[in-house]
Formats: sequence, structure tokens, C-alpha cells
Amino acid sequence: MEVTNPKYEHQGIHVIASIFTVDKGDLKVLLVKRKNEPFKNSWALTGGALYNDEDLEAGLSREIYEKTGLKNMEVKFSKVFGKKDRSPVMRMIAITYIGMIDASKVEIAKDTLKTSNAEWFKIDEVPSLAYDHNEIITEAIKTLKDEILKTDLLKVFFPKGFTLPELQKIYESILDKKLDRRNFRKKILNMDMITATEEEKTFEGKKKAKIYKFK
Amino acid sequence: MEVTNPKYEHQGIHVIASIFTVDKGDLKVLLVKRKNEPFKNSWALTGGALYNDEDLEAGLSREIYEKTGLKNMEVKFSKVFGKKDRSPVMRMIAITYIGMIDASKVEIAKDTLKTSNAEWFKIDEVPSLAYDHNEIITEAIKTLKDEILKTDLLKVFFPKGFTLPELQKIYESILDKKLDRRNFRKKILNMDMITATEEEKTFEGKKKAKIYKFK
DNA sequence: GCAAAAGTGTTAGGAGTACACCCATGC
DNA sequence: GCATGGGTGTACTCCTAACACTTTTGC
Repeated sequence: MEVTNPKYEHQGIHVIASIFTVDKGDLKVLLVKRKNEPFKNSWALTGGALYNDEDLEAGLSREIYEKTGLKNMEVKFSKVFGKKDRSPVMRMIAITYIGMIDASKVEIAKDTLKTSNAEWFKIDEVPSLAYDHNEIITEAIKTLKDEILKTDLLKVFFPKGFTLPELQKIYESILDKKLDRRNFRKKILNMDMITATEEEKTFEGKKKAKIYKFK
Repeated sequence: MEVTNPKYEHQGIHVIASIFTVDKGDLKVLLVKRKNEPFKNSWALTGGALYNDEDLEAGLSREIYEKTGLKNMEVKFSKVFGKKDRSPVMRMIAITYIGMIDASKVEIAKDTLKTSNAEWFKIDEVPSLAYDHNEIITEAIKTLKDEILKTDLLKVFFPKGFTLPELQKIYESILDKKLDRRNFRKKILNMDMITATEEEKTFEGKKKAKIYKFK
């Protein structure tokens, strides 16, 4: 079977990730500067067009790698964006995801085949982006705030475990509000997501705190 | 700009709806029998390939109309299905939705350009379907159970208002469990989704019950 | 008067939120 | 000994869930 009806031609799928980090108390998103049309020299989210022989998340991994050099990032589905004119080139449906990495532990490629720059932007300082990427980030932040309360997305920050005060600090940066220390402990420990170890360390204070790990 | 890389060719988007009804206490889903390849003579969900000049929900409405004669159905997004081999013809991404109608108030076209039959199936008696539609229904049922607790999807059953016992019966059919009458009242009335009227009527019992409407 | 369904109130447990004091450590 | 942050318990509210009796009506 061959598709000949012009109504079905020239359609494609974008797979797009809003990649976040938390840096010195600020939630930031990774943007790359496009080298090619459309939107040449605009900042944009990482992602691109899916190949017809790869699964969605595999295509997203490939695009992230091609545009940043990052590998093996865990992502969560966020939302679908499908307005018919969202791409000026042809009909593209965007399947969007969120991801989280510790910017201080990775190196982002700043010059690739497709990008001429890459930077972390505070989420309230994001410039005007290619396509509908500003709108995608807005929804991605909502997804992120939901997901960190339900999943172990934040484990990327703590490969060796974490103290509750330092985990709380990350939560506060993402949710953009202060949390009560006692209530935070109760909630997190009740969630059955983390487990205590025998070790202790100091974070910002002078007193040692117990180290926990994600299960 | 023209797309010439073969990796981007032959991609398309399916928009698919799991259309539900509740009939005599049973949750049912609408299936149509396909007239054309692929999956000729298989049962399938309503939906089809999106045109490149229409928005997602507009394309879904058109497909539903073409295959059932139904118009103006409200739908909610459910999930994305994108495995690379989910269609034997070419690479198709499925954006799936749920909808609810009162089967007793509409006429479903049983013979269209693309379908040779249409029937309501109890959800535990759904046959083996075209594509990955069985999996899509499984997820759609989950989405449905979530959505009826948060939205007014069920208003299609009660254009003239409803008594709480009859609304409860629909909830019980969909959630597939009995609910406590007192707790159901408290919860629904607290949700600020419905409002009482001055009228009363009898449903299954002898005693009159107050009629409510969705806001 | 009785069967059938509608209507109603109380209690207990769990989750979220607000809030104040003591503890360990480094200087 | 004091400043800094870590650790803890209690009270209130809200939501959920369990549960029994009275009212209305048709027959």
C-alpha cells in the first residue's frame, strides 16, 4: 500500500525534551541555538524529527545526543502539541517529554552539526524560542512539578545518596516555594520511595545528617 | 524546504477515539468493522489518519463522523501510542482520546464508505482488534475512570438533569464497584460541579428524588 | 402494612498544614 | 557560649470510608 492522497503527505513527528537542571537554587532549562532553517539562529528546546524506523523515546535520545552529546537520560512524557501550523515547513506533531540532569556533572556540546550554542536558562529568563517551544516549556514545568512528587526523577542529583535537607532544597527550587522541614520529612518518608543508610554527612549546617537513597 | 531524507518519509498520525456508553449497568465501547485493508473485516476503534491541514481534534471529529455518523462529541486526550511497527503499512503515531455518548439517544451508521458494521461491546467482551486497539482501549478505560471523577463527561446522559441515585448508578457501572450512597452525595456535592433544581422525579424507587444539573 | 428506594449524620483514620523547641557541631 | 542548621511532636482541618435508621410512596 502506498499513500498517494496529498492530504496525508508531508507529515512528521517531532520528539522534544525540556531538559531541566537545578543550579544554585534556580530551576533552569537547556536550550540550543539552531544552525539550520527553519528558525536558524533561534534558541530552541532539544529534539527534532523522528525517523520512521525508531521508537519515540529512541528518536528522542538520538536527537538529544546529536544536539548536546548527552546520553541515557531518563524522560517522562509531558504533552502532545499538534496545531496544524505549528511548523512553517510541513505538518508536524510534537510529542514532548521532560528530563532532569545535574548540569554540574555533564558536559554539553556547544557546537554540533545542528547547533551553534547551548546554554542553561533560568526558567523566568527564557527568550523567545523556535516553533511553539515557549508554550512547550510552560507545560513541561507543570509536568515537572507533578512528576517530582510521584517519581524518582531527582535521583540524578544524588548518585551517592542525599540528606533530607539537600533533597528539600531541590524540591523548593523546582516548586518555587519554601517547604516546612518537619512536613517534608513526613511526606517523603511516607512515600516509600527512599530508604535510610547508615552513613551521615554535613550539608550546609554544622550538624551531621543521615544519608538516604532512592529505592 | 522539501523533505528528501527517506528516514522522514511515510509518516502519519492516527487520531483515535474510544467512544464509551453505559447501557443497563454495563460499560460498553463502540467498535466498527473495517471495509478496507489493512485489517479488512477486523473490528476497530473509530478514528483514522489525520489530514495535514486539520487540527487533531478536528481530524478526529471528521473520522468519527465518517465512520459512525456521530457529530459534536466532546473528547478528552488519553495517551500516545507510537511503537514503530504499530501499523503494517507505514509509520503511524496514534494520538488517542476518549468520548462518552448515550447510545440510546443516537443512531450509529452501520454501513459507511469505510465500515461495514458498528456495534457496542461490553468492555470485557471486546474481540481481538485491528492495530494496537486492544491496548488503546485498556488505557482508555483508565483515563475514563480518572476523568469522570474530575470532569462533566457524564452530562451527555442527562440533558434534562438527573437524580443523585441515577448518576451514582452510572458511576458504579464505569468504576465497576458499588459506592456508598451517603459518601457519594457528600463527594459529588462538594465538587462544585452540579447544582440542585426545584424539580423532583422518581427513578427506580417509589420516592421522589431531587433533580440536579451539571453547572 | 409492607416493600423499595431516597434521604440523612456520626465516627475513625490518614494526609496536609501550621507551628516551637532541643541537639550537635564548629568557631 | 553562640551561631547555624538538623532533628523531632502536637494540634487542626479536610477528605475518605464505614456504617443504620427514618421517610415517602405504590401496591
